Amino acid sequence: MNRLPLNFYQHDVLEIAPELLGRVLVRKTDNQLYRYKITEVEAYRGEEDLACHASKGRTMRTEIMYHNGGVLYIYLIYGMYWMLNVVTGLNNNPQAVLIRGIEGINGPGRVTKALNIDKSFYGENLFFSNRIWIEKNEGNSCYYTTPRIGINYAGEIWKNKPWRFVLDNI
DNA sequence: AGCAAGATCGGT
DNA sequence: CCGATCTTGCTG
Repeated sequence: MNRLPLNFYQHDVLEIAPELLGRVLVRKTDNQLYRYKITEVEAYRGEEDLACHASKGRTMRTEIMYHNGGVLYIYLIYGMYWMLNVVTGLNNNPQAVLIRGIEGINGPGRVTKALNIDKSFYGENLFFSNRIWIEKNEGNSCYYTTPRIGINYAGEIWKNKPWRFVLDNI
């Protein structure tokens, strides 16, 4: 078993987000096994982060972000794109990492389209699932950071946080 | 019950 | 730059 253990995810999202870069996202369907390196992520951190959905408080949608890390937070945006997020941190500490890009596929909407991920993955456990997980991978991940994409509504403080992490191919 | 907006993308 | 498309959370 080469999967990342659950306690890997149960630390602060700002620590985990860059750690996910270069790891292998595996998706298994009846007739396919997809393996992609994670190349781009964003961190969403706590109720005070106005860009994080948890800033609206604990609702049916954000419920899973309040759980222990290692499960998936999935939601639909703009009526057509599923967003794939990995919940991190501990109970009652809502945070998640948005997977924005994998090898050869850029854009969070394209990631879920390529891997056939939808609402049915909400709450999926990355250690116990038989259809999606993340594997360990040796590797120094060089990366750079930028502000997060598409969150201009979040106000000066939060929209400028350098919480987008992009793998650097040197 | 109704409405505005959104962690996007592809086509003009 | 604009339209597609629908869930969510807020307002009344």
